[in-house]
Amino acid sequence: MDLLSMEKNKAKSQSSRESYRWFWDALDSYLSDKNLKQTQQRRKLIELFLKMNNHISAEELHDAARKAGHNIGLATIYRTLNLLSEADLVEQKSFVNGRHVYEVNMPGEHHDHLICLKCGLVIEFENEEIEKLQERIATAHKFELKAHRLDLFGHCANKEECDLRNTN
Amino acid sequence: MDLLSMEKNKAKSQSSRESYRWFWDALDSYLSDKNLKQTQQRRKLIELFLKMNNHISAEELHDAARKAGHNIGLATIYRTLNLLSEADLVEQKSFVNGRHVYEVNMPGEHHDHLICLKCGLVIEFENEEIEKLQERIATAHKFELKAHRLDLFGHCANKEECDLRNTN
DNA sequence: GTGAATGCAAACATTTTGCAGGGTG
DNA sequence: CACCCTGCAAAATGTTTGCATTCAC
Repeated sequence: MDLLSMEKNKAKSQSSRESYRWFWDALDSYLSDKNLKQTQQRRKLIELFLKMNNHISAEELHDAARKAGHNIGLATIYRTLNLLSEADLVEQKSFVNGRHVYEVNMPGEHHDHLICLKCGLVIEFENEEIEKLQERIATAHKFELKAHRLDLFGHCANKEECDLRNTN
Repeated sequence: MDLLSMEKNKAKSQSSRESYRWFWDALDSYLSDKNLKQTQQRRKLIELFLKMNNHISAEELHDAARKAGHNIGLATIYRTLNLLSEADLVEQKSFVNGRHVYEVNMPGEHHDHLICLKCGLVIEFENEEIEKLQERIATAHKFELKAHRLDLFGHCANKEECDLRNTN
């Protein structure tokens, strides 16, 4: 009954460079489909975005770009993220506030979240049983299920790190 | 295996006047605890809010107040909704866009949603099995679970009504 | 070269805040 | 009568849009 081991470990696969091949490929075909262009800024932004942890806001990506020495307008950040969103390559979420955060949309994978209310720590998890139940509930209501969002809010265990993050 | 009948029917209990006694009581004690005051505007707004269906935005409540003949500033709407939010009497959510919607926070009850992507129809449901699984997942990650949000997105069955609502 | 992409600034939408006046306990 | 609450307007926040210029194909 070890739930933890039932969840796939995505962190590893996401950190290697090659694992995002599918992302760049999908982007390429989306761009040529729509007669859109590859640009320096887009490539740089997406590289940065993929290197950062998930749940990035436009502002964070903007800062990251500036720190990497690129002078890219905030408008371009939004336009790029919206593009990726329309291409179904990232997902736009709003956890709290009016702030949108974006995350890579791995096809066929789901992104449920455990979120610490004190420090904002986000842990991803996946649970097949819950997925199945969701399908059953949708069917019972004659809904054709397209997507879902499951966020669990609580307090994480690690007091020190939690307090640390909280001071930001 | 009839999931529908496993869910409590809240619509009925919410529509009767008396059923919100607990809400007003909780509000009273919150206000006196914090040395806050009862005012005409607050009472009116809350009465309206409780009479309306759930998932109300500040703007919608503002309109409702205007239509009821009250001249209440939008700032007061926000301040009231935030007050109720801090008192844990309503829950602030953001389904889409940057728009917050609010719903009554029935103590001990959960508000999961089935949302039609085409027409915006919202159906509430409750499922004990999912609740239990959530608790287990949180525990496995050493989280103390405080709240959750589960939204299922899909397409509803009723084509005509769906198209109708969609034109708004 | 044509049309899309960029940066900037202005526009926009939603929510918060400052302030003077009015109401509640 | 102290202090909270209100309405209004201004500010703050997050996101989008218009426009002239630059860049990709």
